[in-house]
Amino acid sequence: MSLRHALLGLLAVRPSTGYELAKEFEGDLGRHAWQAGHTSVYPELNRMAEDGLAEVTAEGARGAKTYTVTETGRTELHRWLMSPPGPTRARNEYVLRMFLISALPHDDALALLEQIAESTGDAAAELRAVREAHPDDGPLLGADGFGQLAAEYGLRQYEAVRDWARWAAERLRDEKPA
Amino acid sequence: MSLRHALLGLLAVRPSTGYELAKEFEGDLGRHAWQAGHTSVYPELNRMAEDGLAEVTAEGARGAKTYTVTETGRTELHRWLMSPPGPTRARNEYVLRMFLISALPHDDALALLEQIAESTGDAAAELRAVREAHPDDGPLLGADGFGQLAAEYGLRQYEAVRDWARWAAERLRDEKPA
DNA sequence: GCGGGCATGTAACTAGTTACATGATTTT
DNA sequence: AAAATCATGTAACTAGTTACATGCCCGC
Repeated sequence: MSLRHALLGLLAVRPSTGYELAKEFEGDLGRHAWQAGHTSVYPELNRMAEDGLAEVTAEGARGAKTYTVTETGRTELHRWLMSPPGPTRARNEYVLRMFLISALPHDDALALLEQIAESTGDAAAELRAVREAHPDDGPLLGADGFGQLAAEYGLRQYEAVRDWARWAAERLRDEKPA
Repeated sequence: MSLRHALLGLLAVRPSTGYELAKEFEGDLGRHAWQAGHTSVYPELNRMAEDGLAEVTAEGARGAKTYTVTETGRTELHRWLMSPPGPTRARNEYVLRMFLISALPHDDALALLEQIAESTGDAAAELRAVREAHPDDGPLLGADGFGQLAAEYGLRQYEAVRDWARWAAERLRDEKPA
């Protein structure tokens, strides 16, 4: 039930409507950490309100409901974050693809690794360029921090995958030299 | 429906029983890429056999059924791996925790980041030691390759997270110097 | 002969996705 | 006035988990 904690965390950073929360999952959050559509978000917010973790603190235009985390919710988020995670489960189709490369014949595997190195390298370069353009030293905590933490994580992630793919491609090239 | 492709990939590397396949998900595969219990694996294998992607090629002791990928299955795996992935979805509770750190108060966030840097650093050091001990230059493709690819990915992953946590901790220390 | 690991499965449940549905505001 | 975007929701379905259930084989 991590969706609940994801929403709790987002609300702890800043009160939001379900619509805004759902959009967060389209960025780095959804790409690297947790992903959910608005059809999961709205019912979960209702349940969280029932359970006293969040409450509706404003109603705006178009029936928009702004949720705010309650003290109970904040306590629960703190407890969850500070308690050691059990064996942690992951689902990442992209990583799965990388692992399965060893099931391919040599030439296909090599081509795929080179393609992975290139696309992750491009993604990393792009993110690095964006970061150089805004050397904003805003606070790492709160609303801005969330974005910075996530962006930096994404950048380092792409670089790690790029380097891994380069390593694997090089080993593969040595293995069967034409 | 990535479980199907995960199983297809594992079977393409080496014919296995459902039991063996289920165990694979307890290692690096389940930790970083895809995770499933035996109760998902057995029904899916049956469905894959029905769909002609795999077949039972041996029956051993204790009712063990060894599945082998068919030519159709191998073609499908190849098609899937070589076709560009759409926007890829990820679910990783550990990463989610990292992103939500910005919802914590300064001191808790710093303590947690330091703890993450330490535990991922330890994990990386351990994996690196194991690798130094076995500098096996076995082939990167096929059964061994799968393990090597996954192990190397895991190692680089832990190092990337360790470095990210160190970066974040350092920024946080500067932000509010006691 | 007994305990642990091998080996398979079903049933009930939970979480999340896709498709459908509606309507209000803002921008062009 | 139309299009885009904001904003919320329900229903049917799919995927995966937890709990339950069974039994065989091997080492001690």
